[in-house]
Amino acid sequence: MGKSISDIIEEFIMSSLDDDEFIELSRNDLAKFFSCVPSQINYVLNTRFTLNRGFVVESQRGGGGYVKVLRVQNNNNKFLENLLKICEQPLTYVEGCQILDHMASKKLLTEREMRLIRVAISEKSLNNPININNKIRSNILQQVIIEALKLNENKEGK
Amino acid sequence: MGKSISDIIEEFIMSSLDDDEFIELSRNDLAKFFSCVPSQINYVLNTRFTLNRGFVVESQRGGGGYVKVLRVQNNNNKFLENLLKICEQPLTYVEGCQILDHMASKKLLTEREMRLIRVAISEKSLNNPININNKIRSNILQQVIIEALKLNENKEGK
DNA sequence: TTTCATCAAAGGTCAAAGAAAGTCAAATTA
DNA sequence: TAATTTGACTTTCTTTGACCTTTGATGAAA
Repeated sequence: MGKSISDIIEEFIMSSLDDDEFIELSRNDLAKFFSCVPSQINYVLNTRFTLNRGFVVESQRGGGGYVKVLRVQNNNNKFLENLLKICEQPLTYVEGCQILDHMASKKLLTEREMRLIRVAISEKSLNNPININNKIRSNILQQVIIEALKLNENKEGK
Repeated sequence: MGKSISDIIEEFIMSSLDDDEFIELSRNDLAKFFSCVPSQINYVLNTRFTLNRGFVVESQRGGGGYVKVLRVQNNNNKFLENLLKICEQPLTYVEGCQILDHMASKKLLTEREMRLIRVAISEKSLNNPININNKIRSNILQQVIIEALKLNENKEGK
C-alpha cells in the first residue's frame, strides 16, 4: 500500500496511543519530526481521528499548548446509541466507513462483517444521484447497527 | 499475431502478479514505463482484468494513490458466478433473502453476516419508490458477492 | 501590589497547488 | 467494424503556506 506522509503520521499517533485512553503531543514537534508543515498534523487529525472512528481531539493554544487525542469510551449500549444518532444524518461513503471502522474496533463487527457492509454502502452499490445515496446509506447503517445490537444481546444472553 | 501495447501491458501485469494474491502498482509510472497515456492502463484493466477472468481491481486517488489488482476465484466458485448473473436483474426483498440464504447454506456467509446484509437490503433501509429499490438491492448483492469472493480467496490463501 | 499592554509561543483555518487516479468520446488501426 | 490509442477534462485526496486566534509570561505604570 503506497503510504503517504499522512498515513505514516496516522500510524505513528495510533501506535503511540496503543491501548491508552489518550496521548498528548506537540503539533510543532510532530511536524518537525516528520518534516512537514504543522497544518498537516491537523489534516491527519481531522481526516483520521474523527468522532465517527471513536476519537476526540482536544487542544490548547499559547505557550505550553498541546494537542490531546482521546479515545471516547462508553459502554456498548451508549456507544451504539451514539452511532445511531450520527446515522440520523445523511452520510458520505467516507463517513460511513469511519463508523464501520469504529464498530469493528469495538468488536461489534468482525473484520469480514465490516468489509461486507462497507461494499454494501459503496457508491457502486447505491449508484444514484448522490444526495439520495447519502440518505440510503445512513438508513442502511441504522438497520445494521440495530441488528448488531440484537446479535450482541443474543450472544450475551446465551 | 502482432501484439498490441495493451497485450504487452497485460502480460506485464500478469507476470508481476505471478503467484501472488495481488499486486499494487502506480498507474502513472506504468504508463511512463510503456510510453503510453495513463488511461491506457485503465483500458487494459477494464478489458483484461475483469471479474469474469478472475480479477478485481481496487484503487485510490490523490497523493499516495495506487491501483491494486487482486486475483480471485481460481477454481470452485462457479456458484458465486451464477449468483452474480442472477443479481444482474432487479430483485425483490424476498428474492434477495433467498440468495443470501443460499450463500449461507453453502458456508459463503456466516449466519451473522447473512442477517446483517439482510437488514441492509430491507425495505426499511432502502425506503424509496419500489422500482429503484429492487435495482439498488441487486447492486448491493453484487458487491457483497464479489467481496465474499475476495474474502474466500484470502481464507484459502492463508 | 495590582493592572494593563505587549510579546512570543503555541495551535487553528482556509484556500491554492499538487499528485494521483477515473471518465468519456474522438481518432486511429488492424 | 471492433478493438485500441489518445487526450481533454473531472474527481479525490494530500501537501503547503499565508494569515488568524488564544494563552501565558513579562514588565512598566499606577
